[in-house]
Amino acid sequence: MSITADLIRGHTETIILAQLLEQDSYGYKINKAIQAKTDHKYELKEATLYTAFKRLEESGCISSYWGDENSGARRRYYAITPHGRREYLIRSEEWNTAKVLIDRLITDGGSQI
Amino acid sequence: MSITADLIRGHTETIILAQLLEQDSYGYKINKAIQAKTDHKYELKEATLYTAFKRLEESGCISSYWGDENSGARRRYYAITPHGRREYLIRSEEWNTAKVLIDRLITDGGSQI
DNA sequence: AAAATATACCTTGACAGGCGAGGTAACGTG
DNA sequence: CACGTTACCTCGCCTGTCAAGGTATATTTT
Repeated sequence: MSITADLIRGHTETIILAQLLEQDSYGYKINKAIQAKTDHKYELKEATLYTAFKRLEESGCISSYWGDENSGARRRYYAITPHGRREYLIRSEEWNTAKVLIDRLITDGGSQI
Repeated sequence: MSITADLIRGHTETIILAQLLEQDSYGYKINKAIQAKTDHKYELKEATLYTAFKRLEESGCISSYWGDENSGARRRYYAITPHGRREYLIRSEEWNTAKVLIDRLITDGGSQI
């Protein structure tokens, strides 16, 4: 089962930031990493990915630079900024809060089927 | 900390269905129940609530009828249909799947701060 | 008696994020 | 040389959220 867009909505940027905590990376690779981590149950669509990069860079959460590949397609690498790290912490806490609340709202009903 | 709209997006209908599993209810009360269950960290905005009811009724997940109050404001009660119960099961499973995946994507990075 | 608050419903229009569809370009393989 | 893979990007639509506004009745406060 793959997960639908609206379930992931709002998490895209946090997921990207989490990826960049590990190391600088570029769009294509980040997307492959996400697919691998989720056993291909979820993938960021390219349009979603690149618009998210744009927002994150505009808000100062990430910075970018061109890689110096001497073969193959050019790559734009992204790095997380100190501001981005703070944002990541905030958003991952928000996720943990939301997760518990949504669980309570959805699953409590489920006990009564 | 209250949770933002985009984190809840896509869960609204599932949350409403979960509420209606317990018993028939009406908009105002459902909203109050949600606030109570989340210690007022989350509330459905009225516009969101009523558009969700509309979608759920159009898709056959719920049905509605007017209550026969002899005092106070009129109430439109909603009941979950068999189709709605099936939808609830599907969506709550989707939530459980998504929850694990999002956790993996967001929190794995967090271990490396 | 008037004003304020709570209960209870509903619609309109704007906004933002996701993404389908389309485009560009370099490289490797058959 | 065609095709698949890597790799980037943009435009415009769609959909769910919600601020703002509206209606109506009952209770509580001033």
